[in-house]
Amino acid sequence: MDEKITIVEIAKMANVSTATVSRIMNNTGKVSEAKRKLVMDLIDKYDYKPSQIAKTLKLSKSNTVGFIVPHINSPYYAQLFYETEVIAQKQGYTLMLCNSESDKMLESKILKEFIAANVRAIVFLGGRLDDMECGKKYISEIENVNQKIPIISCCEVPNLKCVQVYQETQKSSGELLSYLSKSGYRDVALLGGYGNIRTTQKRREEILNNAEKYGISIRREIIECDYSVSGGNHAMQEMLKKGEVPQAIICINDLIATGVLNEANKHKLRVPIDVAIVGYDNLDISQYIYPGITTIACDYTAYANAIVSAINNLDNMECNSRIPVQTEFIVRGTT
Amino acid sequence: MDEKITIVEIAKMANVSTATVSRIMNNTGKVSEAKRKLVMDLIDKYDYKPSQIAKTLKLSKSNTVGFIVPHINSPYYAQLFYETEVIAQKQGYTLMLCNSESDKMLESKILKEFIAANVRAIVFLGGRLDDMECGKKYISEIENVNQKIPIISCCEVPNLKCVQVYQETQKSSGELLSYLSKSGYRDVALLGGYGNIRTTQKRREEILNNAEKYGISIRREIIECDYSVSGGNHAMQEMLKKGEVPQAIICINDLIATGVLNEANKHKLRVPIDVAIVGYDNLDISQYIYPGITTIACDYTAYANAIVSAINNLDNMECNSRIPVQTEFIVRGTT
DNA sequence: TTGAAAGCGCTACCAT
DNA sequence: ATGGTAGCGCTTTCAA
Repeated sequence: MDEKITIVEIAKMANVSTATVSRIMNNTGKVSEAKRKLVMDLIDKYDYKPSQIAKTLKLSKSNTVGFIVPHINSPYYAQLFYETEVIAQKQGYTLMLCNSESDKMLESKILKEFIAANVRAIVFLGGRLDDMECGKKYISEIENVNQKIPIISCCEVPNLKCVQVYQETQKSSGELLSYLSKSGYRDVALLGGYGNIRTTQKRREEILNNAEKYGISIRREIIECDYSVSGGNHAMQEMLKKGEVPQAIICINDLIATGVLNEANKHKLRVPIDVAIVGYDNLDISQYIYPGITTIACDYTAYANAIVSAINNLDNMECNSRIPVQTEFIVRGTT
Repeated sequence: MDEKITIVEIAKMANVSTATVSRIMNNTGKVSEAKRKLVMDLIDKYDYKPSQIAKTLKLSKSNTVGFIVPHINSPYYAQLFYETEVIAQKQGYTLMLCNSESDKMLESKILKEFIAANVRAIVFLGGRLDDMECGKKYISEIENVNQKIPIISCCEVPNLKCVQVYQETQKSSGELLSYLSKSGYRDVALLGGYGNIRTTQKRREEILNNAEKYGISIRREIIECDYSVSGGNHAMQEMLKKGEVPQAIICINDLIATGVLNEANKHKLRVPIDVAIVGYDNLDISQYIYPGITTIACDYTAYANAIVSAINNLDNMECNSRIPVQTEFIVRGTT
C-alpha cells in the first residue's frame, strides 16, 4: 500500500503552513500568487485530495447522503436512485445506499449507521413511512432522527414533521379516467398492491372517488398482490379464475401491469381489445414491452431534482415542507 | 437540531475516562463489571453510537465500501448490488454507490472521491475495465489506486494486477450448445453487445469456438446493439429487415433477449417455433416474461458472497487473485 | 483495572 | 499575507 499523502506533506514541500494550503484548496482568505502556484503544482503532482473524513470530523458536515430503499433491485427505486445520484454527484455529494427490505428493525439499524456516518441528509423510501399500520414508536423514531439529521420522506405522511417529496397523481388520474371513458371502457377493475400502503391507497381513492363522474364503474373487489411482475401474474390468474375479465384493469404499478400483460398473452387474450391494461410509474421497460404500457408516469428527473434541491436548502426549509412532483398520463398500446 | 452525544459525555456521566468507555464498546481490555454495566446503561439510555468518522480518522480504516457501476437502473447491476449490500450490511459494511456511465473521466473522479472517503475497498463494474480499447493510462490508474485502496474488478482483465471476481460461463455455454443441438437448432445467430467489450467478446468466443463440435452453425454476421431492451428491439428489427430469421438467436444478455422477444411477438413470430431465443444473466423478469427466457444464469448470491469474502480477506490475498463464479444454464419457454 | 494524553487530517481562529 | 495551534471524536500506548 502506498503512503497516503496529507496536507502536512504538501505544506512541508511547499515550505508553507497547512493553513495556507487549506486556504488555497478552499479559496478562503488571501494567498500570494506565487505560493498558490507552488502549492497547486504540488497538489497536481501528487494527485492530492484532502481527506473527507478529517474534513467531516472537523466541520461536522459531510457531503455524504444516506439513501434507504426497500430493495434496489426493483426498477422504480433503481431509476429514482439513479437519477438522484447523477444529479447529486455533479454537486459534490456521494450517496450511501442501503436496502431495508421494508423491515422496521433493519430500517432502525440503517438510520443509526447513517447518523454515525454523519450524513448530510437521509432520503427515505418505502417501509414504515408508506405503511399506515406502522406503530407510533417507529414514526417518532423518524422524528427523533430528524432532529439530528434531516430526513427526506419520499412518501406523503400526514402529521409527520419532516421534509416530504412525493408524486402527485391527482391530475393524471383524472386524465386517465377521462381517457378510459372516451375510449368506451366502462367496466374497470383496480388490481394489485396492498390497502395499508399509503401510496397504493391514495391511488385507489383517486380512482374510486372520481370514476362515477366519468361514467365508469369500478369493481368492488380489488385483487391484491405484491409489487412485482410475478405479483401481477398471480393476481391476473386469480382474476381469470374468478370469472369475467373487466374491460380495463388499472394496475397499481407497471411491474404488476407487466405481469398482467404476460398472463393475458399466455391466455390468448388480445390486449387492448379483450382487456386493456394501465399501470403507474413509467418504468423503462414499459415503453419497450410490446405493445407498450399505458401508464401514469413518474417524472424521475423532476423527482430527483426536487430531492437534491431539498438537500441543498435544508437549512432554510420548513420542517414541514411538502413538495409534490407532478406525474404525466401516457397512452400506449395496452389501452 | 439535537446535540450529538459523544464518548466524552458518556464518560463524564459515568465518571470514568473515555478510554474505559472505548474499551467497553470495543471489548478491548479489562473493565470491572460495575463500570461496564454503568456505561452500557448510559449508552442504551442515550442511544449512543460512536462516530464512524472519528473512528475512521483514528484507525485509518473504515467500514465503508465503494461501488462503481455504469448505471444502477440496469437490472443486472441492481441485482448484483442488491445481493452484495444485503450480505455486506450484515457484516457491518455500508456501501457507497456511484454511477459512472462508463465514462472514464467520471470513473476517475469517483475513484478519487472513494480514496478521499477512505473506503475499505472499491468494487468496480463495467466501464474501462470491460473495454478492450481502453487506453493504457486508464488501466494504470486502476493499478495506482489499487496501491492505496484494494480494487475488486468484476471483469476478468488479463495482466491487471488486482483482485478479480467474475462470471465463468464456459461450462454453461457448452450446455447451451448441447441443448440447442439436441433440440434440433442448427442455424443459430449471435446478437447484441459490442465486440470491444470483454465480457461480450468472451461469450461470443465460447459459442463460436465450440458450435461446430455440436453440429451447429453460427452465422457470420453479428448484429450489434446496446445492452438494453430497446437495443434488442432495434437489433431484431434489423435482423428481420435483412432477411431470413435463424432458428435460434443467442442474445448477449436477457435485456436484449426481452427486446428480441417483444419484436418477435409484434411480428407474429411464434417463439420458440419460428424462432428460439436465449439470453444471459437470468434477470428477475426473465422467468416472469411469458414464455420465460432460456438463459445462462448468473448466480447473484454466490457472486455477492465472493465479493464480500474478498473484501474480508483483502489483507491475506494475492494481489492477483482470480475468483470465477460459476453460471448455470436454465431452460425456459423461449427455446 | 483505570486514566491521561497523543494524534489521526483537517479548518478556522487568533496573532503577527 | 501567513503561520501557529486548538480541537472535531475516537483509540491506544504508557503509567500508575
